[in-house]
Amino acid sequence: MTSVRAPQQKRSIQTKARIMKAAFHLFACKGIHGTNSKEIVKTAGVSIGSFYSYFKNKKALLLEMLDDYLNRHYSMIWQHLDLFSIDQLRREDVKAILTNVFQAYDISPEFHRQTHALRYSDSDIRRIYDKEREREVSQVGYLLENNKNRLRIKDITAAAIVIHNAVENVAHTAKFIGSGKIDEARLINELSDMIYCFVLAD
Amino acid sequence: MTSVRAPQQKRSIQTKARIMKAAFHLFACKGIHGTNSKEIVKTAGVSIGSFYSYFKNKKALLLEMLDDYLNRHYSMIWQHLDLFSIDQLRREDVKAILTNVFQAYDISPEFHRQTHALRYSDSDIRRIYDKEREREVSQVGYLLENNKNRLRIKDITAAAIVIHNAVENVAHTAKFIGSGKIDEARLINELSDMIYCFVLAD
Amino acid sequence: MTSVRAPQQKRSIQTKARIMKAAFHLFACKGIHGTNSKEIVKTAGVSIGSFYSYFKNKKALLLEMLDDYLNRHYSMIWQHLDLFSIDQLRREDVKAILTNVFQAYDISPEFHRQTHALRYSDSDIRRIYDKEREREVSQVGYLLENNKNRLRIKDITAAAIVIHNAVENVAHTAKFIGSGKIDEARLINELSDMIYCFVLAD
Amino acid sequence: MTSVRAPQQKRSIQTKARIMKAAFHLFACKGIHGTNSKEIVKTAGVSIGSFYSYFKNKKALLLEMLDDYLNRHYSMIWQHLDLFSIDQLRREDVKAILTNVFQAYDISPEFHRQTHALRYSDSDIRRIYDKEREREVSQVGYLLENNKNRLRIKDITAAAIVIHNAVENVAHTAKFIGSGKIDEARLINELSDMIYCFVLAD
DNA sequence: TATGAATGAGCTTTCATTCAT
DNA sequence: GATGAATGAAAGCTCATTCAT
Repeated sequence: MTSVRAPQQKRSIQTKARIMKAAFHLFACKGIHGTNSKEIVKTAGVSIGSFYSYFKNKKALLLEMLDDYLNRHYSMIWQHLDLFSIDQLRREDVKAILTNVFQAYDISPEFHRQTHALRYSDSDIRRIYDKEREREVSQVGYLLENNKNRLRIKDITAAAIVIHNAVENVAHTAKFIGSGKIDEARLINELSDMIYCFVLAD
Repeated sequence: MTSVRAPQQKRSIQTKARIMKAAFHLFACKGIHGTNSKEIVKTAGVSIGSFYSYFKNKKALLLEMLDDYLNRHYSMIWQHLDLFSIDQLRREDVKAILTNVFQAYDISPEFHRQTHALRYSDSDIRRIYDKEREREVSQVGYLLENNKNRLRIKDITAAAIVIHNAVENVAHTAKFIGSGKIDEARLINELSDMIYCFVLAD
Repeated sequence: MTSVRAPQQKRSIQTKARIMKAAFHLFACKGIHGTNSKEIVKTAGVSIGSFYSYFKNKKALLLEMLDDYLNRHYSMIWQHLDLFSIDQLRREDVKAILTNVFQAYDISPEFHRQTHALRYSDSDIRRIYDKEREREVSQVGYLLENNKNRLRIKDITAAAIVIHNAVENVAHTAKFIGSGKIDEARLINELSDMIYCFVLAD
Repeated sequence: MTSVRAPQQKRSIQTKARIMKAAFHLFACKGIHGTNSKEIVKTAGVSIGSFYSYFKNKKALLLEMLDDYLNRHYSMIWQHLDLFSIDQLRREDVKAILTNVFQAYDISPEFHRQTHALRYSDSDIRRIYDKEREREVSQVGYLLENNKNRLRIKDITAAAIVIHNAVENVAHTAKFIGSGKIDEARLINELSDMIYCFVLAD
C-alpha cells in the first residue's frame, strides 16, 4: 500500500514545498510534457521515492499546483475591490479591475499558458478551470447586479459570460502570444471602453 | 533519406485521404496525444509504411490537417459577406457573422479544441493559429474601416483585436466547454449587442 | 517468381550500369549502411522495381560491385609487371610495385574502406576479400619463387603472407585513416626497404 | 533528461557488469549490428530500462566496452617488457613481443574483429582505435629509440608505423580470418625475422 | 518491361511508477 | 521515512522487398 502522506512535520512540509517549487519552475520553462519526474526530483534535491510519497502521481502534483496557482491568481484580481463603491462602478473602476487581471497573469504567464493548454485536452484540468471560470463569472455577475438599476443590458447572466470571455481572451493573447506591436495599455483601454459602453452605455 | 511522396495517382490520393480522415476522427475522439500512429493506420486500413511515405512524421500530418481545417473554418465564416452592404453594417449583419462563426465551429468542435490546446504549448501549431488569428483580425479591421465614418471608436487596430478575442473565446466556451445552462442564442445576442454598441453606439 | 534479369539489350545494360554507378558513389560518400535503396534508384534515375529486376537484393548489388572493383584494383597493381625482369627483382622494382599498390587505392579509397569494414562482419564480403587476398598472396609468392636462388628467406609461403599483410595494412592506414604527418613516400620507402632487406638481404 | 547513472552500490555495479558481459558475448557471436538491445538485456537478465539508465544508448555501451577491451589488450602485449634489456633487443625478444601480440588477440578475437570492422565506417570507433594505434606505434618507436646506435634504419618514425602495421595485419589475418593451412608459429617466425632484419640487420 | 504504392517486421528509446533495502 | 535501482509497456520511425498495374 502506498498511501499518500499528508505532511505534518516541518521537514515534510519543506520537502513537499521544494518539489512543488521545482515543478512549477520546470513546467513553466520546459512545458509539462517536457518535464519528467526524474528532473523534478533532481531539481528539488529529493529522491523519486519521496516524490511518490507526497503525490499519488505526476498528475496529482499538477492539479494541486494548479489549484494553488489559481487561488493566487484570483486573489490578485479581486483584492482591492473595497477601494471603490461597487454599486457606483465608474469607467476607471472597470479599467482598474482589468489592470489587475493583466497583472495577475504576471505571476507566471508560462505556467498559466501551459496549464491552460491542457484545459482543452485533459478533463481534470478542465474541471479545475471550469470551477475557476464560474467563480470569475459569478464575481462579474455580482458587480453587474450591484449596478442593476444603471444597466442598459437585460441578460445579466449572458453578459457576465461574454464579458468574462472577452477579458480572458484578450489577456491570453497579450500574455501568452504577445500582443505584437499593440501595447497592453491600448488593449485595456479598448476593452474597458467596450465593456463600460456595453453594460452602462456611453 | 525520407522523401515524402506527393500522391499523384488515384490510389495514392485515396490512401492519403484515408489516413487523414482516420486521423481526424481519432484526434477528435481520443485527443492528439492519445492517438498513436499504429492506431491511425489500423483505422485507415493501411500500413504504417504508407503513413510514413505520405507524412514525414506524426506532427507533419497534424499540421497539414490543421491547415486544411482552418481554411474550411475561415471560409464558412466569411462566405456570404456579399449578402449585405459592408459599408452599412447593421445589427443583424453583426449577428449574422457571429452566427456563421458559431456554425463554423460545428465542422468539428473536437478537432478544433484539441488543436487549440496545443496552440499554447507547441510552437508550430501556434504559428499556424497566429497566422489564422491575423487573417481574422484583418477581416474584422477591414469591416470596421468600411464603416469608418460611423464609428464611435478611435483605435480601430486595438478594437479589432479586442472584438476578435471576445468572439473567439465566447465561441470556445460555448463549443468546447459547453455553455452550461445558457444557450448559444443568448450568448450571440449579448455578444453582438456588445460589439455593435461598442463600435457604432446604441 | 522474381527472376533476376541478365541484361542483354543496350538499354538494360545502361540501366544496370547507372544503378551500379549511383550505388558506388553513394556507398563511398555515405557508407553502405547509410545508403538505402530508395536513394540509389533516385540517384540512378530508375525505379525501385527496376532495381530488383537487376539485382536479387541490395547485398547482391554490393557483391557484384565489389567484385568489379577488386578486379580493377588488382589490375592496376600488377599491370606493368612485364616492364622489369621478374627473376632479377631490384630495389626499385619493389618500390614500383608498392607505388602501384598505393595508386590502386586511389580508384576509390572510400569504397574500399567501406567494403573492407564489412570484411570482418559479413561472411559474403569476407569470402570475396579472402579470394582476393589469396590471389595477391599468390602473386607475391610467384615473384618470390622467381627469385628463389637469391632469397635469404626459407619459408616462402609464410613470407608472402607476411609481406602482403604488411603492405596492405600500411596502405590502409595511409589511405583510410590518413598517414597523419608522415607522407606516403616515406612509408613506401621504409616498407620497400623492409621487404627488400627481408627477402633479399641488404 | 537522460542522466546516465554511475553505479555506486553493489547491485548497480553487478547490473552494469551483467549488461556489459552479455553484450560482449553477443557482439562477439552475432555481430554488433546483429545484436539488438532487447536481446542484450534478455541475455543479461535485466530490464531494458536498466540498460538505458547505465548507458546513454547502444553506441555508448559499445564505446565503453571497446575502451575496456583495448586496455586489457594493450596490457597483455607490453606487460613483461622488464624481462629483457630493452636497449639490447635480441631476436628472441622481438619474437616474445610478437607472441604476446598474438596472445592478446585471444581475449576475444571475435569482439576485436567486430569492432575493428567498424573502425572503417564509424568515426567514434575510429577515434578510439586511432588513439590505440598511436599508443602502440609510440611504444614501438620507444623500443627503436632505445636501440638507436645499433639500428640500420634511419627513419624511425616511418619504420615504427610500418612495423606496427605489419604486425597488426598479420595478427588480424591469423586471428580473424584464420591463417588457413599456415600455422601461427610460422607467421611469427617470418614476421620477427623480417622486423629484426629490417631494423637491426641480419 | 517498368513502375512505385504498399507492406510490416523490427529497432531504439522514454518515462511514470514500484518496491526492496 | 527515505532512497534510487529496476521495471516494461508503449511510442515513433526505417527500409528492404513485393506485386498489382
